[in-house]
Amino acid sequence: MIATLPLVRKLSAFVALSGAEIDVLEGLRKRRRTFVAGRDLVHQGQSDQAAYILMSGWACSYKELADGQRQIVDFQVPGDFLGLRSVLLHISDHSIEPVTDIEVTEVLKADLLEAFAQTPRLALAIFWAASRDEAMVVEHLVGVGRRNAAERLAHFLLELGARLALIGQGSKAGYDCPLTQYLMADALGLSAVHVNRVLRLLREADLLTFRDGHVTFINYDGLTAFADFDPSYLDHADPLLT
Amino acid sequence: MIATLPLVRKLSAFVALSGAEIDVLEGLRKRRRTFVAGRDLVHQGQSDQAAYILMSGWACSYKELADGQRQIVDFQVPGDFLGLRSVLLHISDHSIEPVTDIEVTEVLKADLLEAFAQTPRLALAIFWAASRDEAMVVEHLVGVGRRNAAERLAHFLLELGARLALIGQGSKAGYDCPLTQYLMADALGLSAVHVNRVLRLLREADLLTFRDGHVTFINYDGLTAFADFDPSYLDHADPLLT
DNA sequence: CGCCTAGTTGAGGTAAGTCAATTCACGTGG
DNA sequence: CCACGTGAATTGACTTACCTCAACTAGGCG
Repeated sequence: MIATLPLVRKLSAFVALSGAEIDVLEGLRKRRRTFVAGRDLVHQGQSDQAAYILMSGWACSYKELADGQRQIVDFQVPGDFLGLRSVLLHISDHSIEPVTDIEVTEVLKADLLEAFAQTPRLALAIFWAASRDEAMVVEHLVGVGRRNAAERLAHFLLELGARLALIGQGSKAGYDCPLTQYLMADALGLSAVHVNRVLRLLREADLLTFRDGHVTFINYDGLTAFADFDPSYLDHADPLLT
Repeated sequence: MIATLPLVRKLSAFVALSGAEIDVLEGLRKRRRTFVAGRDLVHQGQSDQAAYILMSGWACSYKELADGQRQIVDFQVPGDFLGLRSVLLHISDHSIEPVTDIEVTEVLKADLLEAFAQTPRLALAIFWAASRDEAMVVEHLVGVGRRNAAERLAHFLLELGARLALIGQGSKAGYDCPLTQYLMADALGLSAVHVNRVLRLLREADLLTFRDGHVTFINYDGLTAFADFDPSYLDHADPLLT
């Protein structure tokens, strides 16, 4: 029970799930698997019949270009799905790599579709989660397209904080963050060197620190204003179902 | 019948729709409406009960930043949905603006959900279309994050061409394109001035021309190689249903 | 002990931005 | 019919945000 908490907590922000619905969610948990950091879980172009629910650890989804560069599309934290879209589409257009060692539970396509038929509210909750993921990608695009490096990084770290707060692993004070500057650079469309400089800048402006795997917000409101961070695309504060 | 062709044509690339299913699709066409270029259809933060199917003309979805800049997330061409996500989410996180005068048919949320229950294959086809939209946003993010201006613009024009070809309005020779350099700049995260320079560059490299509202591919294969354009994220060549 | 990865900082280069001027097509009203 | 205004495209001159290359430090681990 404890183990599924992140996902249930997250979905509960959208829909008030009944005990029966939570049971169906529990029933999905087929096979527990672990993967080590750095070795791809899913590779671009691969077709797959399963998705995963991330139980612990962090992962990232990314696309590689022909010249070897890569763009990280999103990071996944506990409670997030991995490869949900590939189940619907039967083919994956991106790769997924564990950032840390991770634990996942495998969800078979057939079980997922059956659960949808069985409990429509659960299906709706999961489509909501998928839509929220898409909204995050859109916001990510806005940042990379139109924000400068400092605003972009600040916005990114604020979004992560808000997501982690939703599953009880972060607050306005800060959170533990296993990302390296290289990973953030690949996500933000910057060089690792520049990420480093910008972190210094944010530190010297007394907005936040990021040291030893921990993000500390020194001036949360100031940071929010600086990054023009409006979390409404994450909250879905007024869900259809209550 | 003729009028819905773009959408039916597009969905047929994913699922072979039966006559009955096409009829349901036809039944969705409630109210025909027109909007003039430049006046927002949906505004950021608005909540809405309807989505639209674009019948003719072009539109774009975008987000605005506090400082007045904007990032265009995607353009919509005939056969595309407008605001599909907002129906599921009950609130829109972005704005939609007609690029040209457009004709749409309004689809009410209730009708859409009923059609889904009635014909699951149609629902699947529409979820596919939504997933394809998401895959396009992801590819867009990759371009803005990691491609230089010339590759980005070339990739963008190739993608548009492939999308238009799917609805019979484009080919490897070229297509009519009502976009201004300002619109493309807002989509690609560039300045309009630089878009202009890069268009010249592509013209001087004998790859394409864009003049008087028409894109002409001079060297399609060369352009594809130059932009590292792999359309697999659009095609879904191997759909689940046949 | 030495290698490897992550982080840090400096120097110099470049892709793309900003500002500005010009042209052209167009519509509109006197 | 012409004067005028407006929006789009084009080009030049100059600026800048971020990149690349390179050197150095510090921690972790075989």
